[in-house]
Amino acid sequence: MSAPAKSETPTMEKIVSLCKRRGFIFQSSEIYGGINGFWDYGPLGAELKRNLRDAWWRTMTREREDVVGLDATIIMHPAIWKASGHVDTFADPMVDCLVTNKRLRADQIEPQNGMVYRFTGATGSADTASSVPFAALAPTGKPRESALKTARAFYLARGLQDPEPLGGETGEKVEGTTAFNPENGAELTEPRMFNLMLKTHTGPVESDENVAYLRPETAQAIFAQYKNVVDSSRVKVPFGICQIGKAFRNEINPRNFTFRSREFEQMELEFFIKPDEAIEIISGSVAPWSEGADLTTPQPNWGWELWHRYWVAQRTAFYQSIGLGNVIHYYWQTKEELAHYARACVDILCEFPFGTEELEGIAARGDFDLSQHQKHAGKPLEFFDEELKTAAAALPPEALEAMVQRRLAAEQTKEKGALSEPEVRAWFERLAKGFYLPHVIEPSAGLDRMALAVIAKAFEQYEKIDPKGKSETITVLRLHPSIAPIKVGVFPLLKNKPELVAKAREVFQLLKGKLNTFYDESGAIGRRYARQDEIGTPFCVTIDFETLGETGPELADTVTVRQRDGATQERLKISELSAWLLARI
RNA sequence: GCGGGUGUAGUUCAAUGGUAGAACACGAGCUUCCCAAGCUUGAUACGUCAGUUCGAUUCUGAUCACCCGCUCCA
Repeated sequence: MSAPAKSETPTMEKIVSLCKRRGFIFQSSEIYGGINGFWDYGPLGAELKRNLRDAWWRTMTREREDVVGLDATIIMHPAIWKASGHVDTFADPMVDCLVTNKRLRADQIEPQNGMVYRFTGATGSADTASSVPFAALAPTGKPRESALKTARAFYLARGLQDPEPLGGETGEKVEGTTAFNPENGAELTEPRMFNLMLKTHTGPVESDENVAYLRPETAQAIFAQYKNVVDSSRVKVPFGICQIGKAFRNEINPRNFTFRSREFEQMELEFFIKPDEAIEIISGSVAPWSEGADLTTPQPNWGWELWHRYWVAQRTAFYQSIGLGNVIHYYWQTKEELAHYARACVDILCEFPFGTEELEGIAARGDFDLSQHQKHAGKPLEFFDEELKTAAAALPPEALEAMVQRRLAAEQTKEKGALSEPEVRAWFERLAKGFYLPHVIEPSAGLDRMALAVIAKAFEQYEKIDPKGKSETITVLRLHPSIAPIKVGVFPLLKNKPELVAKAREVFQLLKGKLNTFYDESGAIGRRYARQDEIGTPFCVTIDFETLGETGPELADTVTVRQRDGATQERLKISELSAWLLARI
C-alpha cells in the first residue's frame, strides 16, 4: 500500500521534534503553556551543552598559559551598564505608524511642519463605518487631499469599503512635530520604551533607586574585574580573561527555536594586548598582516590586526574540532557597520536550516571598554608595562615625537571620537612612562546557538526499505564523538540469558567511569542500535555468545563494537575496549 | 509589535455538539534476536480561561504557545 506522499516537513520542525522526543531541548514551563523565548535542556541536551562548554573552556584557558577564567554574577552594579552604554542604547523610544504598522525610532524622526487634519471617524459603502478618530499631517506645500488619502488608507485597513473620513474640514498649523510618519503623514502611536535589558530590583522595596539589570552580556563583568585579575594573577599583557555564563535580553521577537532566546549562555574571551604604539616602541615596528601570514604562534611584535587574525584562526580550529568545519562562514563588517570604537569585527556564521546566521563575533575593540569604566568608576585601570618603560626611556625624543605626529594625523581623519592634540600628547606621555589601557580582542560566542548548530549539522534522515519492502525513516545524529552526549552503548545480545546480561553489566561497570556509557537490554538489538543512532552515540558494544566462549576459546572475552558512522563492526578484547574507545573520542 | 497559519497521546496524524482512534515510540512478558522482526499485554492526549448550550475537544471570544512573512536584532 502506498500512502500519498506527505508534504515535506521542514527540517527545522523535524529537529525540534527530535529534540523534544529524545530529551535534548524542551520548551520552558511547558506544562503551563510555555513561555516565549525560554528553553530548557533535557538529559541529553544538558550533556551535549556541557561537552561544548567544557571543550570551549579547555581550549580557551586550560590548554593555554595566557588566559585565565572568571565567574561573575548576573546582577551587577547598575553603573556598569551606564558606563558600557547599554542603558542608553538598549532603551529606544519606538513608535508605530498607524497605517503601515512600520516601527520607527522616535528619536530619529525628522521634525516636520504643516497642517494637521483630525478626523472623527469614517463611513463607507456596504454599511461599514468607524468612529475611531485619526489624524494625518499634510506637510507644508502639500494639499489637504494628501492627509485625506492617508486617512482613507487608515480606515480601509480597518475593514471599511470606500471609506469617506468624517470631520477634518479645517487643519491646524503645526511646527516641528515628530508625531507623524514622514513618509505618509499618518499619525504615530505614543512613544513606547523598548528596553532590551531585563530589569529587577534588589532589596525588599521596589523603587527607582534599587533597579538592577540582568546582564545583557558577560563581557562587562570581565572589564569590571579586570584590575582585580591583574593584581591577583600575575598576568602580563598580552593575556586574556574568559567567562561562560547566562545573559539576558528582552528580545522583542524571539525566533528560530533556541537561536534567539531571552535567556542564553555566552562564552566570551577578552584578550588584552598592548596598543600598537607600545609594540612599536618595544619592537621597533608592528608586524604587518598579509594573506597567508603565519598565525600559529603569537609573536612579540604583533599588533591588534595580527592578534585579531590569530583569534579568528584559533576559533576556526575550534569549530573544526566540534564538527562544524565545513558549515561555517565569515562576514567581515564594513567600516560603516562597525561601532565607532571597533576597528574590525568578523562574524562567524553557520548554516542553519533557517539560514546562515551568526554563531560568534570576533571584535577588535581598542581600549573603549576599559576607558569607559576608568572614567565612570573613577579608578585608574592602566596597566604598568616595565618592558615598555625601559624601551621608551631608550627611545630618542624625536622618534617619540614622530609617533605623536603620525597619531595626530590619524585622529584628524576620524569622523567621530577623534582625540584633541592635548589628549594625544597626554596619552603618549603616560605611554612613555609604561602606562596604557590594554586594547581588546573579543571572541564572543553563543553556547545555545552552538548546541543548535551541531544538532542541525549532525541531523540526517533517510528512507530505508526493509527486507519486507516496507519503507521506514531512519534518523541519525552524526555528532562529533567529542561532543556526543553518550559515547558508548552497552548491550547484551539477549536479555533473557543471565550470562549475557551479567557480562554486559560487567563491561558497563568497566566503562562508565571513563566515558558516558548507556546500558540497554530492551528490544531487539537492531532497535537498540537505532535508538543510539538517533541520539548521536558514536559506538555500541554488544556482548554475545562468542563473548562467553561458546564458539571457542579464541573469541572468549571479545565483544562486537559497532560504529554509528558506516555501521561497521569489529571484534575487540574487553581488556582493550576502554583504550580503543578513548582514542576515538 | 503587525499580518497569516496551527494547537488532540512522547511523536506524526484522524474523527466527533453526547463514549476520542490509528501508526510509530514507550513499559511488562515470550522468543539463540547483530542493524527499528514477530506475538501477548499495559499506560498515556483534546494548550488555558471564559461564553453559547441540557451537554463543548468540536461553535464564539479572549489568552498563551509554536510556525511562516514583515519588523527588530546594542
